[in-house]
Amino acid sequence: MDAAERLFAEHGFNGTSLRQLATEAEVNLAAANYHFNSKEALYLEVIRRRIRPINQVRLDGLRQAVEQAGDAPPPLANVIDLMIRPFFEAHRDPQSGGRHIVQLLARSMTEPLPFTNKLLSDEFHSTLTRFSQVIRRHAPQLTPEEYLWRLSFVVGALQHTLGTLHQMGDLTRGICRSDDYEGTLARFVRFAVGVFTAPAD
Amino acid sequence: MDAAERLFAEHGFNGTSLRQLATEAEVNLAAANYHFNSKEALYLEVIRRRIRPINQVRLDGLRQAVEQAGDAPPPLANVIDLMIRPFFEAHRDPQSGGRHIVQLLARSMTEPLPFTNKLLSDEFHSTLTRFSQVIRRHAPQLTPEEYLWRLSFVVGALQHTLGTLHQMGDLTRGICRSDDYEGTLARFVRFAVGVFTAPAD
DNA sequence: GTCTATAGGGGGATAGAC
DNA sequence: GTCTATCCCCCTATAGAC
Repeated sequence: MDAAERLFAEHGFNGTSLRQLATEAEVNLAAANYHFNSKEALYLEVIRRRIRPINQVRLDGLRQAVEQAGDAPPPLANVIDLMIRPFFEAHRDPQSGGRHIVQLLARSMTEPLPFTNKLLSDEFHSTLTRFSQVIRRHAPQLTPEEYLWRLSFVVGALQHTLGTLHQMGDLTRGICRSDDYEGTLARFVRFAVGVFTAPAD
Repeated sequence: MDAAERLFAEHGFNGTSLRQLATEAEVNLAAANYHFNSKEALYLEVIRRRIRPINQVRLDGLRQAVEQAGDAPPPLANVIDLMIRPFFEAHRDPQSGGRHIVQLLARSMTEPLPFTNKLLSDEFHSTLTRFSQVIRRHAPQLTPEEYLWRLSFVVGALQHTLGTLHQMGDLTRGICRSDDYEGTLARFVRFAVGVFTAPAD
């Protein structure tokens, strides 16, 4: 599974063969097929294994913040932080998948594979909806349409940031640091807060 | 080439075979290989054919705006508009590649294929540098690091927006319209201007 | 330049022994 | 459950006739 995570993240679904994978993991090809039934099922399982706990943490954090805040919505910066922090934590921690799972999630959002649609919308759409309900309370000036466009901009920025985080050091000749998780997180939170609180026009 | 553009955009490089492609285009497989030498070369050619004119328009527009503005930098909203409008124009016009080339470009930024690196950095990096020089004059409050992070956020938002534009109607149950090019463009410009002009902290 | 035919190498999945 | 061996498919690329 760890090997699959890495190879799928680096080369994509179609760019990775079960043979490479079995070699890398030092397991037998037939055994792998026996356990996972098919390449598609393995791919889905690799994603599922990580996405579930991450979204659980996100939703629990949000629920807790909403309860603590009583009638008012929790501060927007907190909400954004709760929404994105688990991805950065996963990126930092190899035991949670490290950069590979984050890259793979970012990739699976961009790369439209027919069999991932259901999993991704089941796992992400409901989470995004919950967060949207809270964020919306901080952005009453926006029409639903304008809100959804801005949400799409923020999601795109997040996906791109997570997918390229490990290269930012090289891409900027050291100006941006790939290992400054708290700094990047804080920058992103300020960015997203700014986007949602900007005037409707 | 048109068939290749569509298939590569929808299924990626590894997900598209020269056979599908030859069938779709109603040409002979061997003939296609004769003209393009290899699948990689074809892929690069498909991208190159569109990226060159698009970046030419972007750079010409910028140059002209800079000349007209004299000593002052051209207004930030204009600069952003010049930077992104050509992509929306291409999306609208099937003769310029339509949504397929835009999807393919968005995809090629996410999907790291070893042989596209040189082309993409040659074509995009220099363009991005020119625009950055002008945008930077409107964002003197930002450190180089903060500027590059925000640029990365905006690029990610653009890439995601372009890649999913054709689905926005469905994804939002009709609230956002995929065919409202001027509206989306205007929203994105306001978004990006807001990001670059927001306080440093 | 364009075709048919095929070389030569993977690919995913499975049968059947252990 | 785990292995070896193999089926059968599709792939890219090319040779060689026209």
